[in-house]
Amino acid sequence: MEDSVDRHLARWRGKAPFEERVEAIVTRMQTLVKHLAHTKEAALAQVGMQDYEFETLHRLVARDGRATPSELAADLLLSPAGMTGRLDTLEKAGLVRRVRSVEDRRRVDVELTPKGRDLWTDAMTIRGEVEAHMVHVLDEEAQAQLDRLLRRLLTSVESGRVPWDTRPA
Amino acid sequence: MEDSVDRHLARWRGKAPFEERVEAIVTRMQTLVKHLAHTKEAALAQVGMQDYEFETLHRLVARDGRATPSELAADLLLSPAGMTGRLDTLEKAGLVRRVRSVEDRRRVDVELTPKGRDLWTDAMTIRGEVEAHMVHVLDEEAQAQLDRLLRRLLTSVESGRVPWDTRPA
DNA sequence: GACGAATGGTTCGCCAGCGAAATAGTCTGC
DNA sequence: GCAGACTATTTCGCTGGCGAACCATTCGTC
Repeated sequence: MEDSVDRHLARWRGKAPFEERVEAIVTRMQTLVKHLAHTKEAALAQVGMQDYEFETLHRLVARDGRATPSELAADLLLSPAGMTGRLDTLEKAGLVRRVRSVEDRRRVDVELTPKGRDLWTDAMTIRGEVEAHMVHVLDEEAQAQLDRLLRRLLTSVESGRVPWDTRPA
Repeated sequence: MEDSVDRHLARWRGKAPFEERVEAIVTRMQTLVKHLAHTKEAALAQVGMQDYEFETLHRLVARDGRATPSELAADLLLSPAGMTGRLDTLEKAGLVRRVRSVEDRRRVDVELTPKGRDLWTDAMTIRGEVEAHMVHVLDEEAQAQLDRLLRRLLTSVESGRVPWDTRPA
């Protein structure tokens, strides 16, 4: 069996000024993530939700249904402006509520509405199935191994300032 | 050392109707890919290119500098409309040329211009460095292992039609 | 205790990508 | 040959996300 990346790499053999293994890993991760996004998008349509809406609610629930826009933006690697946009739609849909904080009036607390929590619960099952379906191809041990490897990469990425990264921490 | 996903998962402990390992794997992959995108974007700015432009040229070079929009769209998991947009900008920048095919006049051949190839070459180095920098945290053997695992996932994703996927093949 | 720097959010203008419809061209069956 | 199904690409309108500029508020310091 071969996948699309095998074919991609085959086209490069010989004429490529890059490390094949790096290209393979990176391209496979990107492709998997993109596939996952498409599949989840289609699946979440069942409850009339979009992936980005779900992810936002999800992070919010993780923080006990209450967080500031900046916290969420950081969690989701999103720009502040993007976050405002997401919250606007979620608020309009009644899934989320914005409350101006009293002790620091610059801050805003975003809180999940009951409706938001219900919808999240529905979507949660669907999302779980989609993701599990992908990952369960690997047995327990392989999953653990994969996760360990990914974790090593992410730890390094998140700790080390990269020479090319011009953004502030 | 812990990464952001460890923290994310810690917030869930107990109250989560999902498999922790699946969540971990998926979230880590998504986060890594997003980080990579940001970093590459910043790095490629050195040659005044954007990631999506580079990826398009890259696939084009992989096909010996000549391919149809549909082929590229398929490679990049992009909608046909999206592809047209990309090609428009690349053509305007003189990195690519559109040639109406003669034997089938519905088709268009996209070909790399010399300028396009030059720019791709410059960018290639940069991109290579960024990606390698991330992956090289793992030793040879770990990289091979990671790639094998990812490959198993992708093969399965690409072969099996998934029950939720409503899109055509 | 007031002024300037810093902080949390939002607004604005822009751009890439999407889905659906339009356009143009090819193929099939009769 | 020609009507109708099919295929390749583009056009159109819309939406999510971004960076930069912009409030509003709080902090730091003299």
